Order: sequence, then structure tokens, then C-alpha cells
Amino acid sequence: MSNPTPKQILFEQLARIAAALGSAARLDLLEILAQGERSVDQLASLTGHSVANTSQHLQKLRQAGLTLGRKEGQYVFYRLAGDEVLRMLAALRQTGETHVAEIDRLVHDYFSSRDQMEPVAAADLLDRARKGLVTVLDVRPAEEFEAGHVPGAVNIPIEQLGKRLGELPKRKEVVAYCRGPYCLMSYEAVELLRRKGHKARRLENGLPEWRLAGLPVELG
Amino acid sequence: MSNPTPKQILFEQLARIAAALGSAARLDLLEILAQGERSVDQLASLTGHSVANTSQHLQKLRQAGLTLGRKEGQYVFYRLAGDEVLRMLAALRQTGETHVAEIDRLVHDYFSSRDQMEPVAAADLLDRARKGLVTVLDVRPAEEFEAGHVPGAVNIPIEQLGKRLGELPKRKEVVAYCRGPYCLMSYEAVELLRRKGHKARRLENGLPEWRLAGLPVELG
DNA sequence: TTAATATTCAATTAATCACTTGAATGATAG
DNA sequence: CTATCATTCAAGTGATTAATTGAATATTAA
Repeated sequence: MSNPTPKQILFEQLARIAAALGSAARLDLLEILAQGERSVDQLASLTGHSVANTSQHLQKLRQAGLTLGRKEGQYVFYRLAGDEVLRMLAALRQTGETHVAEIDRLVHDYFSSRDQMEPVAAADLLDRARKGLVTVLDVRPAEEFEAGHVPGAVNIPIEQLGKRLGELPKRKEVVAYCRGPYCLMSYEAVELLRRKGHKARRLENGLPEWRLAGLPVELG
Repeated sequence: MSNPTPKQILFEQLARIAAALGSAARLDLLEILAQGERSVDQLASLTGHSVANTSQHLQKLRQAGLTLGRKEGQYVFYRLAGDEVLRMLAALRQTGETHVAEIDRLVHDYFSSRDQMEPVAAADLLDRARKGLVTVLDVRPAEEFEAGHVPGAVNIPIEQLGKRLGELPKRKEVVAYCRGPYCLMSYEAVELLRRKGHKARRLENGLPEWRLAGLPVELG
């Protein structure tokens, strides 16, 4: 008797979406997928989980409508379903930073406070980069850079930065960015650059947020 | 060995928030709490669950930072932690409607298509209500009306609407609203009003979305 | 104090989840 | 065709979850 009402069914469906976000492993996958599409194999090695486990997480994300899969040869490439997913993740971060003391503390201790100098806002950066006043540095892996980056940015993946410092002009300020607000790579980059005598700051967010803000993205 | 990185801890925390949203019962509670604060008792009877079960859901929401509790006498009143929560719920709905075929279908079949005439946009309503061109009808329970409503709105809870039709001027168009986009009460109201010869339409959203849009809210 | 009421806690059950392991599918290369 | 590789499926384990029931706590009313 008493069938579920349409509203109950709807809430059940929405709950499935939220539940798919309710796992640190899947949030990790989504952060990577926000940079561009990736095969199951790549995702497994980037997150450090087994391929089978990664595949199952990806299926849960796909069933929730958060990702899409594309089969090419023997590879399956997953990507985010759309910008709504990025917006939902941003809303989730915002809620956490505002209402969960533990998150606020973590963000302050490990992120905000490491970046002594004020991070650069996206709109400011574009302007100054076009005038040639700063070097924009993308420290993500090459695949992610190729899938889209800040126009004019230089790509030096974080683990190569130490050896390739010579490629950066010493006089100009460097603005580094990576995957997003909770990605540590740009923090590490700024610390390394400052130790070596560069003037360096972080972009306040990563490329997905840049793109979502409607700012121009360069490919390849 | 290998301690979790700050990012992992952060994602774990964010996942806890998302997991708290990952239950239809809790989404139901949040929709009610979006209208204003409520005691455990009231929430239990409004959702049709046991008090103990409701209390446990509320604690999960509170631990995730989504709700706050206030003790007054022997009652504990819960409320939403802030507008970020509403924004996250809006992002969740948006994601679902865009990327989950089942949700899109349900919304079309049970919601959009029942409302033949185009729903009224919030900004339009405020203008026309001030000019006295429409009667704004709030069909939510009295407590929710008192906690905040569209300025000048008349409150007739949906279950009393049949008997109290006389209170509405027959010539003016009626615009009805309730808790939110997935709340059926305003649909029922519009159907009833039209059967009785009124010109009636729905407001596109409920009061929480109205308030979130920065539109004025009247109390008491 | 005693009784009544609102809420939370504790214990239980059935269901679901994350992860592992090993096998099954499906596409490509030799 | 056979071997190889990427991915998915299926089964199993330990942990977590939603809901129920009954007891415990805390506030108010008599």
C-alpha cells in the first residue's frame, strides 16, 4: 500500500547523488576529473587505489550522474558530467568552511597560513599576465595542462620544478596554480620558488574554478 | 606510518557533509527546516518517522554542520546552520535535473506538466503584488508562515483551502507558493483554485529560494 | 516529591558500503 | 588464433547505516 509520493522518489534520487559525493576517495577522483578526462588506469594510479576499486567508485559516480564514460579502444575515459558538478563541489566546500570548525581550522593551518602573502585573485591575474607583468606557472601534470590552462601559462609539473627553475625569468613575479583550493602543489611551488629567491604567489583557486568563472582557457 | 595528508582529512570532512545529505529522510527534514526552526517532536510528526529516529537524523545533520540546535525548556529547536546549506541544496537539485534522466522525467511528469500555465518568476511577483494586481497565497502551515513569508501574502494552509476559498477575492489572480520547487502543496492549491473558477498560478519556487534571492520577507 | 513530557542514548537487526581477490569480458597486437 | 592489456563483474569480509525498541536524562507541572 501507500506508494511513495513523487517527492519521496525525487528525494531518494537526490540522496543518491549526495551519497555519491559522500566518500573521500570519490571526492579525490572528482578533483582529478575536474582537470580533464582520464582513463580508469590513470585514475587508479593517481589516487593510489586498486584498479577494480577505482572502477567501482567511478561506476557509483556515473550512476549518480556526476561523471560520463567514453570508450575508446580498450580504454574507458571518464569525465565530469558538467559544470553543475563543479558548482555543487564549490557549494560543498563553502558549507564546510563556514559551518564545520574542523574544516575551518584545517584550511587555516595547512593552507591559508602557509601562504603568507595574499593569494592572487583570478580577475587580477588575467590583467597582469596580459601586460607581461607576471609569469603564470601551472604545476599540474602535462596531461592536465594540455586539457586546458590559463592563457600564456608555463607548465612545469611540481616534481620537475626543482630542476627546471632556470626556465623562469628571475625578475618577474611568478603566480602558481594547480587543481583547486585544496590542492597542495601550488603551495609547494611557491615555497620552493621563494627559497630560491623568486617573488612568488599563489592563484587563489585552481583551473576548474578559473574556467567556471568564465575566464578564457587555452588548449594544447 | 604514512599519516593522512591535510587534503585527505579535508576530503574526509567534506565527505561527511555530503553523506549527511545522502538520505531522503534527511533531505525531507532539511526542506522543512528551511522554512524555520522546529522541535524534534514537530519534525517527527511532519515527516512521519519516530521521534528517536528523527532525533538521530538530526544529530547526523548537526554533526555535519548543516543544522544547529537550540534548547528552550524541554524542547530542542533545530534550524539550518546558514544560507550556504540552501545554496548547496539548490546546487544538488540543479545537478540532478541536468544530469539524471530519472529526475528530469519525474520533474516533468509530476511537477512541470501539472502547471499548464507558466509559473510566476519571483521578481515579477513582487512588482505585481505591490501594485495590488495579484493575491499572494501562502499554503504552508501557520508556523512556517509566521517564521517568514512574502510581504502581503495571505496564509491559508493547504488542508483548509477548500473551506476558506471565500477569503480570496474572486476577480484577482492568485499566486500560490509553498516550501520549495519539489513541494506539492502549491500545485494542489492551484488545481483546486482553478476548479473553483479562480485564475491561479504557482510561484516558481518556495519561500527559502525567495529569501535567498535577497527579496524582502515579512515576519509574524 | 511525584508524574508527565521531550529528547537522547543503547542495543539490536537487516541492509549497504569500501575494499580485496580472482575470474570474465572485450579490444588490440603479434 | 593466441597473448596481452584495460576494464568490469562476482563473491567475500569487516565496517557503517537506517530503523526499531526500550531505557535514561532533563525539564516542567502538580
